[in-house]
Amino acid sequence: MSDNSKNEPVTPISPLLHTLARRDRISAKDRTILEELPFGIRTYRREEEIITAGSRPEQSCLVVQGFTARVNSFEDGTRQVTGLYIPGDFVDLHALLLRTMDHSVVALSPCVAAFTSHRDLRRVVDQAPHLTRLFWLTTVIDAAIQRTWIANYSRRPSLLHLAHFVCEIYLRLEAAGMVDGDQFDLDITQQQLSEVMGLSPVHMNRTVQKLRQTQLVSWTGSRVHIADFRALARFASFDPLYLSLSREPR
Amino acid sequence: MSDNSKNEPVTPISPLLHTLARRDRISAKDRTILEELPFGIRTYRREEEIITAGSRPEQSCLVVQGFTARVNSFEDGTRQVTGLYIPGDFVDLHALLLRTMDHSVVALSPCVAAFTSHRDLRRVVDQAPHLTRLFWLTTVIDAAIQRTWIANYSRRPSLLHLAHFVCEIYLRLEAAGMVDGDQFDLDITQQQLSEVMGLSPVHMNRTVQKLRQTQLVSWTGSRVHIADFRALARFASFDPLYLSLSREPR
DNA sequence: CGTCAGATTGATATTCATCAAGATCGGTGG
DNA sequence: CCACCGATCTTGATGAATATCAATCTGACG
Repeated sequence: MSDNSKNEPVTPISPLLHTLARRDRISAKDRTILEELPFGIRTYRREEEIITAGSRPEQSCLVVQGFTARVNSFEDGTRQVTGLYIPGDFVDLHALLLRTMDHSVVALSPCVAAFTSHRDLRRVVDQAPHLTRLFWLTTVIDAAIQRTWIANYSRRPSLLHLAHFVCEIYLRLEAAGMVDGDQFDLDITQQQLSEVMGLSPVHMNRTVQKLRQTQLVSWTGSRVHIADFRALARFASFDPLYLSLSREPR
Repeated sequence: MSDNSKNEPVTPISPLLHTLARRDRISAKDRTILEELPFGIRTYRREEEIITAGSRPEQSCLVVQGFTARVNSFEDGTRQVTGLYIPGDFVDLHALLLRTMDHSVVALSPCVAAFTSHRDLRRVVDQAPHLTRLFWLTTVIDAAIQRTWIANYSRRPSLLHLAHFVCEIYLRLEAAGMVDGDQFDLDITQQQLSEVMGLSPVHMNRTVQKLRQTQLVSWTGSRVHIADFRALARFASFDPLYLSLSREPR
């Protein structure tokens, strides 16, 4: 699925490099620093917890394969997904600064994650200012996405919210080199999707059906086919600015 | 209102130092770097725009006085507040990395803001790694707050949402040295508050009345008095962890 | 005293949650 | 090959939360 067109060696940081390179030029030196970061690899089953709320991680986590989610849990056992992450997303840079996790990170599909120690990351931060800004940038883009989610949660009816979400995830997957033309795999259940969008599973299902009826996307199983991105974006009032997908000096 | 108990000279960065010092030790050197940052000061009327969506700022903005908000606007003219900022908040570090603003910053009450150029900030980032991490930290805490907002928007009925918000704003004002015992001024209209919480103005009003009825807070005009913070926090299931209010090495 | 913004109230419509029950589908053991 | 099973998706019926519309009330202030 990944359009590894340049035949680069696939390492844990390949998708990260792909994503960063969409936002700024990466110098050879910075690239080397990244490539030499020691990473540990782990795989996770669907719904397995990757990082636990309340823990104090000594490592940061990078998604290499699959969908992961940031999850804020409530006392009553319900939970809300507050972020969805795809390969190339450095999900857990936060802990480097926050120290104690205020939320969990969970695998929504079967996943592969790479870990690198805070000690090594801190060395990078102290020695490579530009790379630091790029790491910082990823967390700031993450925050921009969250803002857009807030706006969608409160102001948009579920159908437009879903359409907006589909636009976002399509462009993000595209930036990570993970789309197949105008199609992609959204390998998560409607139940999980309902947790992403803050709807009941029943209403989520009805909303997906309504979106299918618009003919703007065809969506069978986990396969999503964007029939007409322009039209979908117009329908959802989607403006990609918040994803910062332009390559410029940061 | 500010408990300037140590009799430090009041400069634009006083509230910022106050807020940072709650999260980590600030070295004398870093403190000096901050104090020597050249700042320009501007005042704003209620509802005046401080930074415009779509612009490419050359400066970053720090709140010195009053309430400001991050605002995501829709085509239909409605808007959603995606963040509320108080004195000491470095509202607009984002633009340093995002370059183009995907949202606006607006004064919710009469405000004073301080501006410093990206050129100077970039110099700090390149030369003071620890200060950089602290700046980064403020944006990450901001993101943690946004996550909590997402969770509250989707899962909580309006009364609990409001109670949670009051807890948050109380602790944040307290961390900035802006509370007066168990009271504070929330100098924004219910209309504005409804934009913060994503409710209609009418429902916002009814929710405020319901909160008053709980006797957990008394709230007359802009004056909010927390009768029993413990009880209010329990009522709202409020856990302050996400505000990262512990002083530790970051 | 008149005006105006903000706060409040009442009545009604819409969206969404909840509960309960089928339908579908891939896999699995006999 | 078939019967069964669990997970997921789907449907229908009902109620609660919230939006919307339209007034009215209140207090500050010229």
